[in-house]
Amino acid sequence: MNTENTFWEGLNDCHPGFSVDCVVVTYHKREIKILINKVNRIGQWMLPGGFVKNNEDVDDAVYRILKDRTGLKNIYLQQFHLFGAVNRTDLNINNKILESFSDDLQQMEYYKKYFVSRFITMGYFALVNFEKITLPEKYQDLCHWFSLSEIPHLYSDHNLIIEKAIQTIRQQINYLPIGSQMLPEKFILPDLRAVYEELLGKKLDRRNFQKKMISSGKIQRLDVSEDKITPYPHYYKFLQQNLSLNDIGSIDSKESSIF
Amino acid sequence: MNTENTFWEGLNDCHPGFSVDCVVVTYHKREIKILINKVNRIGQWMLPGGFVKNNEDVDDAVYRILKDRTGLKNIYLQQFHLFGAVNRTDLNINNKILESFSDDLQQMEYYKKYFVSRFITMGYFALVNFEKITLPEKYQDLCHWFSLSEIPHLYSDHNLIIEKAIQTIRQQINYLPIGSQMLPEKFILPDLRAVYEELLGKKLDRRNFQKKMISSGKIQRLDVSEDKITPYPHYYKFLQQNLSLNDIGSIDSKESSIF
DNA sequence: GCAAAAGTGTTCGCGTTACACCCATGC
DNA sequence: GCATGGGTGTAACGCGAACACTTTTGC
Repeated sequence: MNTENTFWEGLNDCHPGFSVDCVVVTYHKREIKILINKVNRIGQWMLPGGFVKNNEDVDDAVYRILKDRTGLKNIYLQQFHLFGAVNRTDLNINNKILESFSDDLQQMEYYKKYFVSRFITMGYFALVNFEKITLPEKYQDLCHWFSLSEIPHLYSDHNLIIEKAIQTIRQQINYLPIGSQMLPEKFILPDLRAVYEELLGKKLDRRNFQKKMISSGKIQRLDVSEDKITPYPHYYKFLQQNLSLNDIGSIDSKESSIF
Repeated sequence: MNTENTFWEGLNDCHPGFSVDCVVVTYHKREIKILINKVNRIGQWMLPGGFVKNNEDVDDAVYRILKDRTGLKNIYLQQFHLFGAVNRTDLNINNKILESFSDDLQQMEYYKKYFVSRFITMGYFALVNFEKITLPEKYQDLCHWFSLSEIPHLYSDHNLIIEKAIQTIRQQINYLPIGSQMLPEKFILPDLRAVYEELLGKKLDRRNFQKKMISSGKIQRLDVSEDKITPYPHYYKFLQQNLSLNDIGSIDSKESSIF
């Protein structure tokens, strides 16, 4: 085992046959980016994910894993789908991955029973602020941000997981804290709009968008004076970034109403 | 082991530490009802649920279990939340349940390692038609329909699971096939409205409701002549009951749109 | 100076809401 | 016959969609 072995840390002390995978979504340079990890020795790309410790809540496991990979705490995290098909993973790949992490045959045999078997995985997505991320040293060469259109072929059904995550985000977009999570504290409306446009995959009317956002009462225009010379474009900030963890409450911020 | 042991059927051949629980929702006599099972010998109420076989997709396990308990195939089924807290279940109860199913101490010890341990469970809800249900003989005395306001204290966090299911249904109510799944083929609009009212927990305007439903194009008025004497109330049927399994497509039938 | 992009205001149409009246049913 | 409940129509309102014009920025 080497320094990359955080993937395996205490695997024998983890809940069997179950994993979590996370689609970490961020916005940088007018593009939506997804965090992908690489298993270096066999060149396999996969979503950041891992196992749940025996004495750990499933949600907490995801927070732990993401803290480890991105340095972020207090992120917006949400379950979106359970992937439980029997044949979702080619177990030969698991075998290869296992082999890539250890030359100790006996140890490998030991881990096989934990890892080379059917896994059920819970899919989460996270909305994060690109600027606040600091990839830990040990992962520098293992992490990569892919824009949605450039995602390579991934391990197992991880391409499907991303697809479903984006699908879910699109469905719930009106109830997600897109801007407050993914943009810097100070931002301009064209950037806010770009996030939505990239996520939805379509252009939005600039004028209607700004009207809606401003009238929502969720953002506030910042004073021009601060250190700026040019008045345009205007800068805004979000009011009340009240994110309680494990809160899917923002989904029903809008009354469910048949009428 | 006795005839009640379907709960345990092949437990050692099931995916470890993982279960599925289903909130089966139906409509009968102007009330929303939830199906609850009873573990007779210790008088413990619980949601219908079970384990996933090693060679079985998770979704399929739920279909199998519900077919077993309600006789229904082709029902509308949807994942809604994973319950993964460490302490969600008091394992003493699992022990008691196990004991209630077997007097064979050795067998009990054998099953303990599978059952008296931490479980992660996936919550599903199902929307079913009360009239099509035939509770199998062996479950007759173990199944009960509770109206939402009368649900007793349940096993583990099952009360929470129901709460979250209803919450989810309310959020997604506009995208769920409520009527076509929960009502008989021939139905009257007051019943359709009652289903929505019961689920949402609030009254809806009768006139606006009917206008919306009729103009939706999803229902069709039936001819009066058939065998009826009285023209009022009118009977309707749903057009195209096109339910593909594993389809959460109906959620995004409405375009996700920021505008 | 001119193209590209940011800011703002107005109109239109449709869907939701609110509300009144008529008819059928069944004690 | 009267209360209950079901069926239908109309007017007001509000929000989203469509759209035009001005100002600022930066090469």
